[in-house]
Amino acid sequence: MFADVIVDINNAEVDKIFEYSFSDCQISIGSRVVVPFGRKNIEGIVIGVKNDSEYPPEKIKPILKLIEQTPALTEESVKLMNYVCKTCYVTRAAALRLFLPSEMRKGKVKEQFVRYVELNCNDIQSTINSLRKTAVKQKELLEYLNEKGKSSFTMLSEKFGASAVNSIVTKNLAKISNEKKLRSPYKKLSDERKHVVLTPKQAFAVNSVINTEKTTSLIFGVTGSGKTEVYLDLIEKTICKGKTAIMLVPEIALTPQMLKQLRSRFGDDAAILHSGLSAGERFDEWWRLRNGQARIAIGARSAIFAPVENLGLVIIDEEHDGSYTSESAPRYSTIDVAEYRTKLNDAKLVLGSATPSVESFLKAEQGEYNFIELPDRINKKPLPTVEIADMRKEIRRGNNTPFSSILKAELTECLDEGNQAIIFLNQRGYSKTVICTECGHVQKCQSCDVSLTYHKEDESLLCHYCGAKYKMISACTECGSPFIRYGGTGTEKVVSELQKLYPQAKILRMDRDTTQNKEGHFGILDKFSKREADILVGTQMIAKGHDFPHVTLVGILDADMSLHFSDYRSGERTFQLLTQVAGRSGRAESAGKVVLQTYSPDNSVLRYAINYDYLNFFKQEISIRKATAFPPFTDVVRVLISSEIDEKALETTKFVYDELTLIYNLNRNKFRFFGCMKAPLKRLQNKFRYQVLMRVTANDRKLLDEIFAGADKYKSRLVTISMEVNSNNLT
DNA sequence: AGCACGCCGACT
DNA sequence: GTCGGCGTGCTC
Repeated sequence: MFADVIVDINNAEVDKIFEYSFSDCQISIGSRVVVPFGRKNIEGIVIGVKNDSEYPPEKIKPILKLIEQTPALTEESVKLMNYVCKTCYVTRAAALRLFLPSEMRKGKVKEQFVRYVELNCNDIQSTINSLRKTAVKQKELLEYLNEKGKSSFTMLSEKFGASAVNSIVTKNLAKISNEKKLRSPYKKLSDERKHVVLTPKQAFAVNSVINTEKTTSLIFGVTGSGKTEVYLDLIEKTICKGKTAIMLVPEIALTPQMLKQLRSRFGDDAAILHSGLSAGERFDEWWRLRNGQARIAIGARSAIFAPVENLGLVIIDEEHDGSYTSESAPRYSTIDVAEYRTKLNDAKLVLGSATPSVESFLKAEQGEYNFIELPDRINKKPLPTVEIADMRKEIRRGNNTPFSSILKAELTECLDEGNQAIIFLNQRGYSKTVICTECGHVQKCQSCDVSLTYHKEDESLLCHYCGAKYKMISACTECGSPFIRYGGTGTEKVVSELQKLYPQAKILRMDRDTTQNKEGHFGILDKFSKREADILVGTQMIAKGHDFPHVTLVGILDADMSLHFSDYRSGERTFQLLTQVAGRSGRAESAGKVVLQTYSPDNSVLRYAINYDYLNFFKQEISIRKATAFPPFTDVVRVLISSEIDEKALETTKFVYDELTLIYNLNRNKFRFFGCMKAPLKRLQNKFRYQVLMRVTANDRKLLDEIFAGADKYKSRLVTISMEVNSNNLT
């Protein structure tokens, strides 16, 4: 027999099917195997088996080893892999890696087995009598086993001594069995199942999802409208039918409270896949899904590839969230993969959001999605009121602090009343740039074209793009002047300024720097919700899904920051972010307030956001997209050419550009834009970067493939070429 | 990705 | 004369 194997090497040069021979009948599609490749042995995945091969027989080598008995991948995964390869223009190996927990590759974590000891004789009393009088321990051990039954080897050895255990085993009085041990996380969480009665609107939503003939439903519901109950009810109905379900949430929303809610509803039927678990736990949760012991997969983006069979339902909560598109290749669109996968299985896809992405809302409006609205907040609480602070006026008045006078007044009042406040600023570190006042030199990263951010905490300069860390300077590296100015405010600086204003207040900071340790954001959120602090300062990670009943004030320091990004999505991002941040205020009995600081108080996106007017925001945004020919009316295609050698990159870019110009000239009617330029970050992680940017008719797969093929043939050892469609950050 | 093969510059 | 640079080709 022969197997088609994809070797686990992420390189375009070896992105081929390699054939190996085997005789082990356990090897099948999806099996993980070890194969000889070149002069090394490498892990690979079988994606096909066949009786004969075209390849010269003398060159075919045998598969060395089957890694697990159960194929790690299902046949459906192989289809999904092909889908990801085709749509993301990545190697098969890169696509396959999405399906396996990272710790599984390279044999980092294995299944854990526990040795159990069990009696192997019928007449216990006569057996005990047959032993020598001095063998007290063995007698006790046999009696113990007789009473308690099968017990773990380790425990028995501790209790009765390893020699006693071993000797009864060698005498064949007891036998040893190996059983798979599961490292179950969240064991402590309660397992009792709760039953919840849905409101009529929620029940209507559930029925609508089930009864529509459309695959995808979009639930448009404001924060607190009870979407979660709808999700849980749908999941329950799905598993009752014997099918499986996947629920995706933004990474940050995987809080212990939320997991507890799921566990209390579904017990061991739910498996949780997320980065907060230890490698072993994640591995076991993954296998519980693969074996069918768990039928509900809950996790962030990558859980869309969960190894479940007979899929009946996929839920994507906070559908618009940026974390559903990957920062690095393969930059798959989670919603597209989910749609593909649900269609393969004749399953249902549910998207939920209070601020749906423009793409999704348009599809709902056009009837491609089943549209469901949940307009009321369950507790009937009004949304917090938003006040705009015009920062231009503040500057004119000579206020150079990061806080407007309105915000200061509100903050004082909030703290005086013993309530909590959240301050939002999407910039970590102390200050964004470090500038010499003598010569104007700005400190930059050595391997990127980016200014360094000053982090006061450890007196360092960090590159926020590649993570490089430098020591803080005491004098300008260009002219030696000791006069250095800090430009731009980050969360660290906000905390220290706040501390000056409110010396008594306890302040917590939450950003990538304070959540790096093991407990991550949970620790900080937990402290804050226990009211161990009065003010929480943070980046966008504080915006999502946390309930703090005592927060009555939210301050948004830089509402403009994301607005003036040169990205067609910046308006949408800003609207979503502001709506979410504002939603953090006043969630219990006290009325909430939001102070939004901006330099462009008349901006229409901000205006719609403060009135929570999604529908009019959408109308405006969609007409802008249409008029300017941006997604969803076109696809933005970027071909990125990068190399450590600037001239090589430039030279290749010229070739690619000429090649693509041919395609452009033959398809003028399909192009709305065609241009070649330096990438916005010309140098990143030591590579020089150029790009050909295009906007073409949406969903023209043939054209996209043609563009990719045209560009891809100029790749070489020194120059990498990649292509992205509708990527959400074109750095 | 890794590794071997193979063809041109500065050395004991 | 050789040691070693990295361009090129191959891995079932």
